[in-house]
Amino acid sequence: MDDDSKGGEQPRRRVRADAQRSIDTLLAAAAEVFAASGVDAPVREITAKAGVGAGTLYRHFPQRSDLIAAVFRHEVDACAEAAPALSAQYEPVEALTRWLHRFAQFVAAKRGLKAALHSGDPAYSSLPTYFRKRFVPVLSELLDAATTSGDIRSDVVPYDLLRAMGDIVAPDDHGYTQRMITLLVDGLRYGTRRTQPA
Amino acid sequence: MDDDSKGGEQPRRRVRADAQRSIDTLLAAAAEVFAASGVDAPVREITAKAGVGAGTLYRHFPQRSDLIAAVFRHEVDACAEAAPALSAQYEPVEALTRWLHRFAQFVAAKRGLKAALHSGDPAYSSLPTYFRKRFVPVLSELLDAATTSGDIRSDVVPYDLLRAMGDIVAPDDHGYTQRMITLLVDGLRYGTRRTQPA
DNA sequence: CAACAATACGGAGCATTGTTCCGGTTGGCA
DNA sequence: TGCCAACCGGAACAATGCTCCGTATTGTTG
Repeated sequence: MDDDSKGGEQPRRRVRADAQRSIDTLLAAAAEVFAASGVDAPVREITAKAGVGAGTLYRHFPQRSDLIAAVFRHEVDACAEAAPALSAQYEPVEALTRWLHRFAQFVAAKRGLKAALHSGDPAYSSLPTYFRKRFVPVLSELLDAATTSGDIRSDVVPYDLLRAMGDIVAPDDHGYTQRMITLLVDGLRYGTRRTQPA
Repeated sequence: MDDDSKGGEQPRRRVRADAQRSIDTLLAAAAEVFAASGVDAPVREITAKAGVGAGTLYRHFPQRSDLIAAVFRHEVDACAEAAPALSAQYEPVEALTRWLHRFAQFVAAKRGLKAALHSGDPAYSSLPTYFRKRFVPVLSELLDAATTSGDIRSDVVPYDLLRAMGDIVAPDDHGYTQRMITLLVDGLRYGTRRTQPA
């Protein structure tokens, strides 16, 4: 849209080193606090944990929603980027399973953000799309690999699996989540030529 | 569970007339404010509209969530109780259609509460159950009547229809909502012996 | 009908939290 | 090295949830 923004994602002026430090620290602190106390946690709690002043926070994230959205994107990215490494290191189904566990961890951490995302606030309207755009390809890749190798069936819609995960994850009961993931993956295996449980 | 609660729903002591007035006024005011500004609307806005003091509100609804839950239940009840009258007055499909419109109105009003309901706050955990327990029988009755008279098909799960409604309703676009309800009902009609659109 | 005890009422006041503002400091560049 | 824009911390302000208590209303009893 802007005719001078052809180049890239970097803002016009380079961010100063100390500013970047503050941003990183804040993002990390906010992620922790949000996960622990939800998005309504006091701002002071975040600034305290980050060891910065309130002014610093508001300089970089003028609206509270800016911080929330940034944390969300940051965690989505981190989770999505974990996939390739798993694919490279493990065989398809194992990689898929491990990534699902990683994703469960993401969902659990995102619990505090959940309320905000569904609030209808236009500031967050782009996040579900981001979530989908980012995760569907990743999961598709993992599923495809496992399908190609003949380990799982091929009629599963990636987004359905993501939603199912969202419903399954119980932040307070790690064991339950683990068991359900196992169950899901076993379900995926059903009907392949290698149907062979213990 | 409690051995002394066999009797009924009335609290042990009768509420005074002025107290009941305050409660009703507050409920009405809160419903309006929540619908307009969401559940995070300032408490003062509600007390102002109701013409009562803050103390009065907190006397009857010690926690903010108590007020929210009360409003929710109140509106659920109102909507559910509208069904019998419609059934008595109109033929099955017409009654069903009219009630769906009524339900759409409820969902639109509940928009402000939506965020709270999905927040995971234990104070609201019982509300979805209440929603379901109250609405599923009502809708089942309406559907059964229309099925018996042969106007609609019989393979529709009431709760699915409720969910679909929740997704369809666009508080800002009344026309759209209306059209979608029509479409849904037409869909229900499909495959009956009276398949006969205009 | 009158007086009284229980209950409810209003709204000022306190505590908490979001947000702004500004004097001092730091980082990057000439 | 020296300069200036950018950044930092945190005090101060504003908005809001919630409590407290003196006053008013209700329902009952004699």
